[in-house]
Amino acid sequence: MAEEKDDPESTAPGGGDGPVPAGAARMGLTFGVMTEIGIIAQLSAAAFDAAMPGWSVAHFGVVMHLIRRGDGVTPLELARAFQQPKTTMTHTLQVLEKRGLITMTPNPRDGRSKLVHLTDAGRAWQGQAMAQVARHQAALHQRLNPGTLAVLAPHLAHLRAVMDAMRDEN
Amino acid sequence: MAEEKDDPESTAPGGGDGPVPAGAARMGLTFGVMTEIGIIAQLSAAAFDAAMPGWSVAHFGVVMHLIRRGDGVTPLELARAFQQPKTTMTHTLQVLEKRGLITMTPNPRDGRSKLVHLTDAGRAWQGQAMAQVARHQAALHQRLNPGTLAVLAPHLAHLRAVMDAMRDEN
DNA sequence: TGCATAAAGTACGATATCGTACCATAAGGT
DNA sequence: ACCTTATGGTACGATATCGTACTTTATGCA
Repeated sequence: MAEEKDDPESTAPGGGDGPVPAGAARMGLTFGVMTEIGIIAQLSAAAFDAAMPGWSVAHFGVVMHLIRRGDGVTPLELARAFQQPKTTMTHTLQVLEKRGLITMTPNPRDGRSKLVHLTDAGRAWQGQAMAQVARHQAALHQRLNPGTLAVLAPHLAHLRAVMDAMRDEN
Repeated sequence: MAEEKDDPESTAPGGGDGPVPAGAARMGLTFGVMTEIGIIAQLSAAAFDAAMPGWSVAHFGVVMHLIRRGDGVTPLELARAFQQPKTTMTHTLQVLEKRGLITMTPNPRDGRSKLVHLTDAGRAWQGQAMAQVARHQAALHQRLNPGTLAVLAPHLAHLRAVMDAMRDEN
């Protein structure tokens, strides 16, 4: 998916828009936010692909998760962490296993399940990918107005949490 | 792509994080923001698919763009508006044309090019899709802390503009 | 005018995403 | 123990994404 781009209107966030918007204005606001989020996700994926050709943010996300949260999780846990269908995670893990970054072993606690572990090659790859991403992020941070990310982080977390909850409710 | 989910830590944005972060902290912040953005894009696409089965946000985005910015644009302009490769846009437009929402006619100003126009069916479809999306967005808005979207919008636009610029620089 | 180069669009192939159907195993009730 | 139902994972097929290569037409320059 991807989204559109409004008139170039500078690169600095303006002040507030006044009181709480309603009706069509609220609609446009929500649509605009989703629009920006879609394109930023697209740009982010493209940037990662440029920095690590042949690998995608899906690979990076899984490996990062294993590093940060620890090894030995099930494919389903990973799928849930990423809000992805389990079939998508199956495919991603098959690629990572084929390329030697992870191993999939039977889960001793559940005969239907498996456990995902990082290999040494996986940890090495994570180090390289991390370095590339950090380099890119430093350049990004340098160009952003200070505080942009600090402001975005909590509000995005909130938005994500609410959307998660709505999805669970069907 | 998709990303991970931190501990449920409530759904309300906390206060500021103090002064400007540096080094590893800044890295984690950037990664976290991209992480949230990835998953929100995913949730958004899934929600649209649930509301309009058989259609994707890519279709919706193009049709919305034609409604809001006007007809008679070229495929390349659309691709650029969405930051997508032109081959992806070609495919999306072929689907929309096959399903009767748009027409592609030769561009009288440029023999290599085409012009994309909405059909009546396209406008009708947009109305229905818009209604579904508005319904969903109203529910979302109701659950969000007031002001969340108003705060996010300008900062996301800024982030997107900076990333756009970095991409153009290669 | 003629020719080199650039640009718009598409065909094609590789890979990613994800829904449906399926198999294997668990879990819960009798 | 048996049987129903639920769950973890995968195979498969349909579609989406997007890079490479190509065709057609513009554009710039000699």
